Amino acid sequence: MRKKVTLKQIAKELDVSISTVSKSLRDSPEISEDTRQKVQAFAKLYNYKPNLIALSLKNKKTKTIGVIIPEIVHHFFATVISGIEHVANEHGYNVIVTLSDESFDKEVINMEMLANGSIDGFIMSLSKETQHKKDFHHITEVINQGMPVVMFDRVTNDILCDKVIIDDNLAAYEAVRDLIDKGFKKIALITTVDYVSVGKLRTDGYIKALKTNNIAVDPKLILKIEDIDICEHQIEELINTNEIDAVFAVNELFAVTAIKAAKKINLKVPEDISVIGFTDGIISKYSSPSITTVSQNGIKMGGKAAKMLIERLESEEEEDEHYKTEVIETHLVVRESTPTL
Amino acid sequence: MRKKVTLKQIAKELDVSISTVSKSLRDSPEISEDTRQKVQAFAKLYNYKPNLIALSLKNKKTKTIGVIIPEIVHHFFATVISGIEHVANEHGYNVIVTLSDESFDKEVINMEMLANGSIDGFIMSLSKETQHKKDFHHITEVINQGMPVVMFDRVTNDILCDKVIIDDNLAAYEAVRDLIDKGFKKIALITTVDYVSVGKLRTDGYIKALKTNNIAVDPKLILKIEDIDICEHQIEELINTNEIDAVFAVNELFAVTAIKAAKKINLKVPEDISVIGFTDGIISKYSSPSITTVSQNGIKMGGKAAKMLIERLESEEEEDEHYKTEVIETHLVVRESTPTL
DNA sequence: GCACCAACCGAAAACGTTTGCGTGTTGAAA
DNA sequence: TTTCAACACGCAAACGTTTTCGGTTGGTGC
Repeated sequence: MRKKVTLKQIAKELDVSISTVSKSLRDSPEISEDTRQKVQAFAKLYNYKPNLIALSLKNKKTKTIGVIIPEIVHHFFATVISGIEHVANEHGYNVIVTLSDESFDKEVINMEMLANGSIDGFIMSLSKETQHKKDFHHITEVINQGMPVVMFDRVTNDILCDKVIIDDNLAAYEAVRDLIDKGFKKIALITTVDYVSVGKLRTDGYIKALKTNNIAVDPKLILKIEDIDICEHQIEELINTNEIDAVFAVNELFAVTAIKAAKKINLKVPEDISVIGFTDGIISKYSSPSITTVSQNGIKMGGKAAKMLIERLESEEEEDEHYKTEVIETHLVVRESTPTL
Repeated sequence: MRKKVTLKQIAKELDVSISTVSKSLRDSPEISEDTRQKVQAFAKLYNYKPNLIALSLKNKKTKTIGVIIPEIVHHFFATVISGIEHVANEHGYNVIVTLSDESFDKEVINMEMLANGSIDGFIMSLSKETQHKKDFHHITEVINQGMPVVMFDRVTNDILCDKVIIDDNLAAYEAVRDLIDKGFKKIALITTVDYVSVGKLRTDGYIKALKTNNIAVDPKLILKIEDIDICEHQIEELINTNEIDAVFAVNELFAVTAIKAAKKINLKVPEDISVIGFTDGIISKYSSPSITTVSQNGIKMGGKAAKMLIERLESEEEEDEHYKTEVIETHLVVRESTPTL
């Protein structure tokens, strides 16, 4: 077992000082051609690589980005991580991923853990519980310490920082308008409870689309789901007990569950009932019929967030205080769950 | 902006030495009750938390696990990460995730990056390219430096280390036997190219099941797919040009694509043709018909891998050299794509 | 009044780097 | 022969910890 070699060991072996070794490896003009080559050859032979922890301590930079997301077994968040990771890698950064499991406490713990020197900045999406409690002290704390934070998707206006979002309201509006344009009148909405920021925005977009097209908003057609694991029964009831033309669902799972419910009572999709979902994930693509959906490019979102964070990290401490909110464009991916006209 | 406070600052402020502060905070008996309380109160007031980088440097332990996987936008790998993360967190470890994108070079780069002090040990699954090249020098290198490695799912016998796998051969065998028991004779196989270790094992299991039941292995019924993104056409052709009772697919995507192909030529699933997949992911669950599949518990796998790694890390350098291979049990999740008898 | 022992605290080393500055040697110019 | 620049290298500090060892008090026992 050959342990990693350090400057000190090289110095001892070659009978020079540590600084000489360090300078040789960094091609300092202070060092003679002779010793430089000797040191470099030796270092290469022993496969010397500087210890990143020591560098982090010295430079007060870890070249590492901390990510906190609610869940990773979730296609959208996985794509975001993928986007973050790629951009981060291109710039020589590593990525530490932690999961809040939608829990406020875990979010706080992970944040405090990472804030103690392990990372240079955060990219995060709020947990449900945090959005519910509206308690963001852990985040402001970190920002006050001078550590940049970029929020994505589930964000809040209560915090000043860079953000990357999609226009949830507009995207929902356009999706519902598309249904209206196709002649549907009785359009149901399957959404989340209101404290989930993106759910609320999409709900608002749905309502706006109906109103601007002079369609009455029927509360019976709006289903707000608290726990995604037990949504099946509620969705079936919604579809069974109402005459519905079309369904707009704020995520993939609600959409595919709606389709299953419709099939169960022998309604054909899209002939008898149309469905539009949100988030272009695996389910929408491989469901049958495949699902028309609002695409929300997670890779782009993660990439953008990483880019913003790295730019801020490397802007020489300018402390802009001028925070930006980037909006990633969305578009409707038309598939089989809506009629082709 | 209140920067993080250090021992030195507290010491200066309270006019004591750094060591006194450190000892006070760690409740050393050397320190008088008086000063201890004073220091602790002050530290609490200024929310002192020790700098983890400094601790890492001193202790030569980072309390961080490095993970290298081929892809994260992939349900199985996401569940594994989830499993790793939870167990790691329970033991006070963080998780750095890097992606190889199925590329040998990226795998090597990420590995070398993390090996330079950032982590205490690795959990990894081989990239396709690495399995193809059979070049594992980067891994042996790391192991030789005394850093423990745990491999999962895509492993190799060429490396001695702890491993977590499922019995791919047996699982495939049992799945195919199940089809045979139901009376099917013309069972097609949709698998990967042979250098993907798990693909090969599952293929072998399929063949074994046929042979032990005296069914001839028909090469025309075996489709080996290189690139998952362009598998559709090949699968359609397989199903169109052969009389097939049933399909065994080595992953979800092949399974759902097979179902789509069957529907396209008006074959009903499971009435006309049955399908069994591998990996109990989102697609299998939400496809219609939902897909009977071999469940491969990623959470358990990741959790086990993390547990093994942490145990080795904390076994006081005993250097067992006694490597274990844990086999996670699988079972068939019966759904709609196979007949209920 | 002296020795000894707690009790309490500080100095310094160590982890592995980088870097400003000081110093010694060489050679050439005066 | 003296002087001085250029060159090559080493020292030491710094990043933030923990911990060993040593030192300074004060009190107690004789």
